[in-house]
Amino acid sequence: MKKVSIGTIAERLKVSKTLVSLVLNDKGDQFGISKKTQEAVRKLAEQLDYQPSRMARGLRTGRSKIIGLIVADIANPFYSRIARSIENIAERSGYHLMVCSSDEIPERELQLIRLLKDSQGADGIILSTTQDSAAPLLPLRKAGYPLVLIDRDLPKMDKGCVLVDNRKGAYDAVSLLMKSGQRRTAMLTIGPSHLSSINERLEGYKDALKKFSVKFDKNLVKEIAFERIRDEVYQAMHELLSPAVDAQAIFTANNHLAVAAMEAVRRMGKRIPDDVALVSFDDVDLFRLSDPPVTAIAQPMQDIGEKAMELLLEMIEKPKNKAENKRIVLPTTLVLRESSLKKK
Amino acid sequence: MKKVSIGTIAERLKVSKTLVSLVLNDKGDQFGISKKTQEAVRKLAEQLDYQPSRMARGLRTGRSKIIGLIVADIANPFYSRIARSIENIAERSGYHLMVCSSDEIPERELQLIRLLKDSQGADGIILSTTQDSAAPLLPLRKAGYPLVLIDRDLPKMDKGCVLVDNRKGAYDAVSLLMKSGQRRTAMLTIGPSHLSSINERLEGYKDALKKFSVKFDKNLVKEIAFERIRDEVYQAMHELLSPAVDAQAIFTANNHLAVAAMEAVRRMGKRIPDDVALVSFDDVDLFRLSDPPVTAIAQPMQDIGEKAMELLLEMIEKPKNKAENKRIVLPTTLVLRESSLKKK
DNA sequence: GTGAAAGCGCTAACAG
DNA sequence: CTGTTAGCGCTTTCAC
Repeated sequence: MKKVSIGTIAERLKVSKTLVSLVLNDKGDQFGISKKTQEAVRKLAEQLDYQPSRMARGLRTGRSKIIGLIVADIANPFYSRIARSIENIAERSGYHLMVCSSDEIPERELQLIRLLKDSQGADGIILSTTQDSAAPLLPLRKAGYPLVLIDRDLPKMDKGCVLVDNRKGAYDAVSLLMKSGQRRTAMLTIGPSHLSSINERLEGYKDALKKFSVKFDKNLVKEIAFERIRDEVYQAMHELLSPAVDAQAIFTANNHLAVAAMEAVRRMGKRIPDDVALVSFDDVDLFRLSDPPVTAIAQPMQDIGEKAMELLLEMIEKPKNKAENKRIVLPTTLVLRESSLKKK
Repeated sequence: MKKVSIGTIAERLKVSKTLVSLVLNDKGDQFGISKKTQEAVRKLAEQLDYQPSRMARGLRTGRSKIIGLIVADIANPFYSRIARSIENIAERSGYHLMVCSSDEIPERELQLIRLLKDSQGADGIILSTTQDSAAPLLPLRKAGYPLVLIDRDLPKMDKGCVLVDNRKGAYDAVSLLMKSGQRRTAMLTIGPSHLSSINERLEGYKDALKKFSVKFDKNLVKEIAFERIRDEVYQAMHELLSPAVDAQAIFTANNHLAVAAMEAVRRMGKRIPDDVALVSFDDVDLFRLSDPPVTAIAQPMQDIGEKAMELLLEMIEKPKNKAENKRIVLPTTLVLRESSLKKK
């Protein structure tokens, strides 16, 4: 069971490696190689189950057909769903996915980029960045390296991004609560954070307040450290539901916060939505079946992956054509369930 | 911004490429290269942010430092959690993960294996197989190619697997229900299926029956086609809860079935656990917060990934040492929640 | 119509 | 202590 290479085929057929290469790359006709020879080559290749070595080819052509995906954590269903849809699109064009988790560590992310780009020779990277500035990424852009940002925006990276309208999504969520009379709507968010996604959601919250002429009350906004969500949310909910603050509804900036909030409310012996209503950003399976089902702002995960991969493919395949280097902002969807409806 | 290679460094330092290669691979001392030269090389490499080309290196050495992971669907949280823990272990030894979804299509799986092994030159593969026989995989084994099976077993593949004790897990689940008096416990499973994991769970169900001297009643076991879970489960639940069958409890072979069962029960206007108790294989986040929280058999996803990667590393790094080619069976954990407790 | 030869970046055997 | 050389498998001129 030795490796079957282009040479193996050439030898057996008493032709040159060049010819085999040409035929197998569908350049046979172009170079006017006889049908008969072509047929023979193809047949033998099939028979020997020949697979071209990507390494050798890559070394020669400078293209690896590998694309890198860097996210905070691939175990997060949000990212793994995106990964899957990227894979689907990538496959069609013969690309393969190399997946890495940055664990929200900026230096690690940069290290991974270098690894993927220089070491593995990835033809492009899709990145949910954890940087707080575009600076470390700009050189890549300048060099024309195919890079698509997803999920999280960065100032000065106006092109090559696939994002979601976080601000509008949050606005919708909070407006819903306001409309049904919950003027004292609190927000649970991650902080301190430089993440665009998180910050835009806060803006959306404020937009809704403005729309309904409700004054911003900083006691109603709680920033939670993402490493200690459970404890801090419990603490925060205690304060929010105390008579002093008396929040009527909660908007959580992501699904983890919502889960923690629900657990906290339960532990406090209160009920959603009667004691406090809840709407969360991110829609996850859990929200359909939880007690109560949670009203949520759904992100189009499949679309994000597909659009990102399509954009990356354009960048990879079109030569330096900056024209197509666009910025895509996808809409969110409000999924109405019971957690937002006070029975009154 | 051109590529910086070993040659760039050699040129600038007026030394040979060999020397640079040696130093950068920590073979400097071994070959007695002067500290001074070594220092200079390292410094320049650092300065130029030199990253060795894996393709070139791989071509030369025959090792890519890539490991392939093939699962049914990387968007499935069960698999993405495993992927993450594989990544953690792989990283320590400088390996990278290439992830592929087979979509439960056996031929696709084989195609992916060929791609990863021959084309990408992956040093090894971790596979949750969808084959119904070991035959297509045996040649790989024979050839000594590092391959670790996870999650799903295959007859004749007694080594190089990391599995979970499905039979015992199912036995525990059903015993729990029996103990609390639910002799008429039904099972919802996927079928027809050749998957070892699924079949072993059915065996575990039967074991529990035997233990409690309950006769097997085939009306209580429903095989669901996995592409049409929702509809078929609804239909099945209808039958199971009809007076004619009158199931008191349900054991579902995976989390998808449990979710569908809960939805069905809800649609039928009945309640878990009072009208029917429920225990599911697989523990997912959802079960903690669902209405009611679901008693489940948890699989050690992190362990599976870690053990699989460790085993694979052994296979890759130890030369043909078949001695260490083991079979690992991990225990499941019963997570007791409310869905299994009839208030009576 | 077809083949020879060079070279992608790296490592390893062999010389000095 | 350091350099020369060959070659991994492939693509791509250029030559016949």
